Amino acid sequence: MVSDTKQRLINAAIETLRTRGITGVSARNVAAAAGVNQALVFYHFGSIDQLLAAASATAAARRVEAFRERFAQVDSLRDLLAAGRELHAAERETGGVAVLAQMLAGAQHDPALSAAASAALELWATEIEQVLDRVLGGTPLAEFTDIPGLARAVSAAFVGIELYEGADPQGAGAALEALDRLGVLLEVLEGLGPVATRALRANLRRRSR
Amino acid sequence: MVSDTKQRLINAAIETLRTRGITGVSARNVAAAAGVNQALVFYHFGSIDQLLAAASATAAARRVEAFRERFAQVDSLRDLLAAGRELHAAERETGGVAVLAQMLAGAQHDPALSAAASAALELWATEIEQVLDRVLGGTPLAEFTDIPGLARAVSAAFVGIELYEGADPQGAGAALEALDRLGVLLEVLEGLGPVATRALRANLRRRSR
DNA sequence: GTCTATAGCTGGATAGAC
DNA sequence: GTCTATCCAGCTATAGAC
Repeated sequence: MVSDTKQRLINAAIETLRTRGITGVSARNVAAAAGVNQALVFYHFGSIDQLLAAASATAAARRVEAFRERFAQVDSLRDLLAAGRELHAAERETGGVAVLAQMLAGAQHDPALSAAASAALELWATEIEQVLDRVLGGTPLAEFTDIPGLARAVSAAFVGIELYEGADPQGAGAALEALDRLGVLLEVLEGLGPVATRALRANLRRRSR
Repeated sequence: MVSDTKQRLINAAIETLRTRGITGVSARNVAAAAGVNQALVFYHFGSIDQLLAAASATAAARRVEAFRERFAQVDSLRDLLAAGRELHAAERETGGVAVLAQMLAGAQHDPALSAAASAALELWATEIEQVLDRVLGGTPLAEFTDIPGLARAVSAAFVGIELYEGADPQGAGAALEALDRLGVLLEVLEGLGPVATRALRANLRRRSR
């Protein structure tokens, strides 16, 4: 079991990434947020980077876990979009994606953070991949899309919108609205009858070579 | 006209954001990259934040300008996707989007950076908006999508993928591949005959209420 | 406009008492 | 495991010579 102080430091690191960003993270800041001494960061984790790595993993695991049930209920692309909006709203409170975004920014030039950030993103991506697998199974889209790649594209886009939200909430809101409207189109594609589906499939097959 | 040193500092700030990220930016680092004295940052800009704001605006304007011609040639959604991939490849060299991503990360908890970052993103978004306007005009999609919002969603997603690339090139590559394959589907939608278009339009209209 | 010098602070990291 | 104390590097920002 992880010691209490170690856990407190991880929680404090998550909180600091969330409220002050990657530029606001320091051993002193995090330790103060945890209510413990600054030297304990190095005793327990060896370096700030390693603490951040642990924090990133914990934050991602928690948030994915919290949304697993909702994801399991998704039964259409449009509902996946709806789940995405719920997730976005929830994340504005809890900040799991904000932590990931800050980690990704720091990871661009820091190999230690890079491994941690991509692992956290992978956690989200595999979750979404399962949903896409289930939802797209049997539709004409399944054969013409790369579901694992698509899941990763969706995850990355989600992070981008989260960052956008922090800089320009109005613009990000417009972006989300637009995606919602796009959902109607997805619904139509999903609801095509068998004749139309066959025609679409043939059309797709012809064009994809 | 902007003085030579001021311009050098702006270029050096862009370069530093690009190669060392937001956490690697300091008056000393930037001044060293510019080959000038550290005190000149404060003489010319007053603070690091204001230098970064200027750098962000310059970088975005430059890159948008460099791609304006290519954007003007885009005549289909699929070609927009292709242009996006070319832009992505070019940006890996020049790093304009990387600068934007780092600014956005820093902007989350810094109002001064926030204004600059959202202005830069807006520059990209309005450019993409024009392309979408031109390309979607007349298609059934035009009435059922919010083009300004969609342009902002695309911009945000682009930033997300750029960050992804820096942390996990392989995963980001898979994401881009998947979007490419999705392009085939867009091509089909664009290439629908008049009968199918009318049917789709009716279907969309019915479902959108 | 540009430099040196420096004040004053915050940072990571370690040594050593308890 | 946790603390105090400390080293030293790096930081922003300013004062003042040139």
